[in-house]
Parts: sequence; C-alpha cells; structure tokens
Amino acid sequence: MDAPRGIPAMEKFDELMNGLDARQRQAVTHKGGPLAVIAGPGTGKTRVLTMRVCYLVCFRGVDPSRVLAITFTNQAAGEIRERLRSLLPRDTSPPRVTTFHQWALDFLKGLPGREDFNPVDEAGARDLLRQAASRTNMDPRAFYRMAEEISLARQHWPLSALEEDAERVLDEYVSLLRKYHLWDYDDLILEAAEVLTGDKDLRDQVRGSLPHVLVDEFQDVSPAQYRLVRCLAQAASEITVIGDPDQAIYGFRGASPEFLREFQRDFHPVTTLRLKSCYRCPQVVLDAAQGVLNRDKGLESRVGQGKKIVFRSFRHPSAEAGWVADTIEKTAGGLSFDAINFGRAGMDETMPLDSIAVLFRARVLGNEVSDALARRGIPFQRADRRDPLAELGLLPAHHLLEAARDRNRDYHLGRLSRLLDKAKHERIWFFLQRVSGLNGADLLEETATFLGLERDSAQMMILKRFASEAGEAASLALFCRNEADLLDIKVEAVRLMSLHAAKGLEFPVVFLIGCDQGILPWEGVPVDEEQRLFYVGLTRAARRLYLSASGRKSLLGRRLAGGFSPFLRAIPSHLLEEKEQKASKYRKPNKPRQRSLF
DNA sequence: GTGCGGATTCTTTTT
DNA sequence: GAATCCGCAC
Repeated sequence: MDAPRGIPAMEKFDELMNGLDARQRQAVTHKGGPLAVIAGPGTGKTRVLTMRVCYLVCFRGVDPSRVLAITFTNQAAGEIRERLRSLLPRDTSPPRVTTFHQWALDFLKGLPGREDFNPVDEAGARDLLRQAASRTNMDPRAFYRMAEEISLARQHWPLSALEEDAERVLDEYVSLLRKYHLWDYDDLILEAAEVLTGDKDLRDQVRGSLPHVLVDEFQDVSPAQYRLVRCLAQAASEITVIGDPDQAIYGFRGASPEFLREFQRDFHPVTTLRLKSCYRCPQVVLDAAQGVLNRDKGLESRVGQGKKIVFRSFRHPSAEAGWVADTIEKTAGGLSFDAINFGRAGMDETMPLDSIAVLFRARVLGNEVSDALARRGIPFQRADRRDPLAELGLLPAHHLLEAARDRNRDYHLGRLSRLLDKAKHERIWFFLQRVSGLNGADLLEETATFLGLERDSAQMMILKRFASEAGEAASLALFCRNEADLLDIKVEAVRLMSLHAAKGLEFPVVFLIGCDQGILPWEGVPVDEEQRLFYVGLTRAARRLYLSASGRKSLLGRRLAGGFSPFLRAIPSHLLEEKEQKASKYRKPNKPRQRSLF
C-alpha cells in the first residue's frame, strides 16, 4: 500500500475523523466488500460520503481516477465536489463526482459513431413527442397522460409494456430523436445500460477501471438506474451505497426502496450500517416524524429536546397564509411598521429570512403565501424549478444560435417555427444569411437584435455573460442550466418550495402548510409514500416546526372533504402545541391585485 | 389595458 | 373537464 499522500491535509483529516461518531467512522473506514449505509435525516450522510472518498484516496492509496461518486442532482454533485476540494490535498486530482445522467452522457459520447449526439432540452423533447403523437391521429387531450406513461415506462428495466397506441407514439418519438441525433434524459440511462449490458468486454473494462463506486440517495434509483449501477460494479467490488428507505418519495417515477433490498441480494454479502444519531432535528421533531411512520425508536437527536411543534388550523387558505407571513415577519425580527408595533412577544430569537422555509404538497398551494409575503414586502424565492431556458425566455435565442452555427439545423429550425411569430419566422433565412461566418459577441449581438431583446433585460445580461464566459462550442441551454443554480442561491429570502424539492435540505424554521384531509395524503396515491413525504417535510426542521391546516374547500377542481390530515393524529399529542386562532384576524380573503384600484 | 380563443396543463420531478 | 397561460387584436 502506498504511503499516505498529501501530508498538509492530514491534520485536518484527523480532526474531522475525531468529529465523527463511532458508526460514522465505521462507515468511512469500512474495508472489504460492498457497503450499504442507511442514513436517516441529519445523520451526516454527505459527510460520511465525502470522508470515505477522502479516506480511500489518502489512506488506502486508491488512485482518485478510480473512484466515482454518483448523485442525482447537479447541485448535490457540486456540494460534494466542493467539500472534497477542501478536504483533499491540493496536489491530488479530485475524484470524479457526477450525476447518473452526466456519467451516462460522457460514456455514450465516448463511443464511436455517437460523438455528435446531444441531449435535448425538456421543451424540445415534448415538442418531438407531440410531433410523434400527431402522426398517429390521437385525441390531443390524451396526450398529456400518454407522455407521462411513456416516460414512466422508460424508467423501467426492461421497459414496461405500453398500450398499443402509446407504443406506436414511442417508436415514432425515438426515431425522431435519432434522426436529429438527440437523446432525451431517459435515453441517456437506457442507452448506457443497454450498451453495457450487451457488451461484456466493455463492461469488464469499465468495472476494472472503477473499483470504487459510491452512490448517493440510493433509495431514489429507478429500475434503469439500478441496472446501470449493476453494470458499473461487480459483486466483489467495494461499492458503497448511501440512502434512507424512509425518505423514498419518487415512486411515481419508478424509484423504489425495494432496490436497497435488491442490492443486498445482488451484492451479497453486504455490510449494512445504520446511522442513528441525528445532528439536525430536535428530539421532538424526530419523535413526531417517527410517529408518522409508526416507529417509536430509532433516531436520537444530538441537538437536544427542542420546542414543541406548533399546530394551527384555519378556515381559509388566505387566513393560513396571513398567519404564516405574520409569524415569519416576527421571526425575522420585524421588517415593517406593523411588526415593530406588535412587538415580538413569544419569539425567542430572530432568524435571517433564508433560514425560513415554507413547504407544501403541490405548487399551487404556495400561491396564497406568495401573495401574503408580497403584500408585506417580505422577500421570498420560489424554488419551482422548471426548464431554465424557457423560464428565462431564451428558448428562441438558443435555437437561433444553434441554427446559426449549423448544428443540427433542421431540428432547431423546426422548433423555431413554433416559437417565433409569423413576421420573424419569415425573416429567419435572411437572418441566417446575415450571420453566417459570425461568431462570439457579434453573433449574439445580431441574435439579440433579431429577437428584439431590450438592452437591459435579464435575457441580455445572460447572453452577455454567455458571450464572455462560455466557450465557442458551448450551448446556451447548458450554460443556462448551470447558471440557474448559481443565480438561485444566496439571496436573503424566505424559501417556498414543494416537499419534494425540500428533500436533502434543512432549515432552522420550517412551515409545513396545507395539512388537510385530501392534500396530505394526496388523494388516490399510495399512502405509504405520502407518509414518507410528510416524514421528509417534518425532518427538514433544525429548530422550529410549524404545521397548519388551511381549511381549503377545493383543489384543482376537486372538492375536499374538510378536516385535518390524518398524519397529524399519528403525532403524539404531547409534542404538539395547538394554538387556537383568534377569530377576528386572518379572515378576509383579498387578492393583492385589487389593491391597484386604490 | 382588455378581452378573446386556442393551447396547454393537470401532484410530486431530476437529468 | 376546469383553470391558466399566451399571443394577438382592439
């Protein structure tokens, strides 16, 4: 075995190792055979993962290029990369940390004959699917359903069966993708798994080069992703998977906590370690959360008992939203005249706005809170991630640029025919002629002029940054996706997001709104996954947790029965502090738009 | 700014 | 099938 490398980081590493508890240390230093780490909320999952990588490289002398850490999101990958950078000695080349999709993309692009394939953005994929559906003359209303079914089927391995017409549409869709040399996100995983499954030599080669694979958030792997994991690691390797079956909330896209069990079978014998010390949530929160899952022991808090969970109920969502906004105002230390007037009775400490999160089951449920916060002038940020390119209004710019550079021109022109108005679309050939041979800032300038972008618009800012920072070969789509992450964070604002989006995050103060019958659990879906979703919501809270029922009467055209979420009953009552609402306040629903009348 | 009609979305969503 | 969004005409 090599001598330990990188002496400068050693002291720090020792110090960090001493900061770990016994179980964490065991996971970090495990040697010999596959390892599964079951890591409940706040038990130091990411820390164990990064420290283990560091341990492998620095102490076991593993070549960093033979270590691969896989995550689900770019953000998670970025965080791990960042932590590794500070842990590993400067002169060590950092190991590869990437997402499933990025790994698959790089792998596929390295294969002969596919160098000029590219991933298609979400809007583009939908467009092609629509094209495929239009050829078989189907009811346009059924399209939405079918799109979901097709995508779900493609998460499975092998592909699950589809209805006959869906099958036809899928075939047509895939041939369109291939014609334009495009992969959609599902393709990346499927293709990579397919290629590796069918080519033993290649599989052995990949496996041989990667004795150490680590997979984060393992409970979220889809069947196809699990297949890929099996291709990457042989049973005898030191593969490490980290996850928490109690936080499995992506069943609707094919994930299943089952794969943790399957992993233990397929990679037998697996060493399984459970992390039980929670460094995030107070005991009160843990007990409540475990009550929801019908467990009574398991996680132990290392941050104390904590305050009771506040529960309040309302007769109307706008009343709930008003209360949330008022409570936030007080918690944040008074931002308006009112807050100063009312004082901060009952508030023990003040919090910066970005330490506060409002969580909800479905996107629309955040609207009233957005309105209430806007009315009070409290800055907030909704983390409703969608296609950043479309959101920024840069879809036409992207396709124009790609067409101008003659990369897959047919495809991009096809998309532009739907995106541009008639007048512009008629001038498109003139535009292409005009910009031929141009590149860099000149090309962007012409594109912006053609589209009529305002000089100081957000779009222009991004285009300028794109021109100066990105290379000539980069696509605007990719640039925006990476930028969007950077632009999002760091703002001092209350965070509003869905329960799903909150997974993996923590906030000192958490509001979980809409704890009503019919919302949590959502009607018509498996209850156990909803339970876990509620569990995830509760365990985001590091200090204070507020639950509320909105009294909402209807949702998306569906009538609600009324009454509280049954999950609340599963919380032992001594953990709850039930506050009665004052009837006079928080009553009248008024839309902020009406204010413009005065 | 208003109003109309057609398109699109609809629970959760990353890539 | 209802709600919302978007482009377009006024």
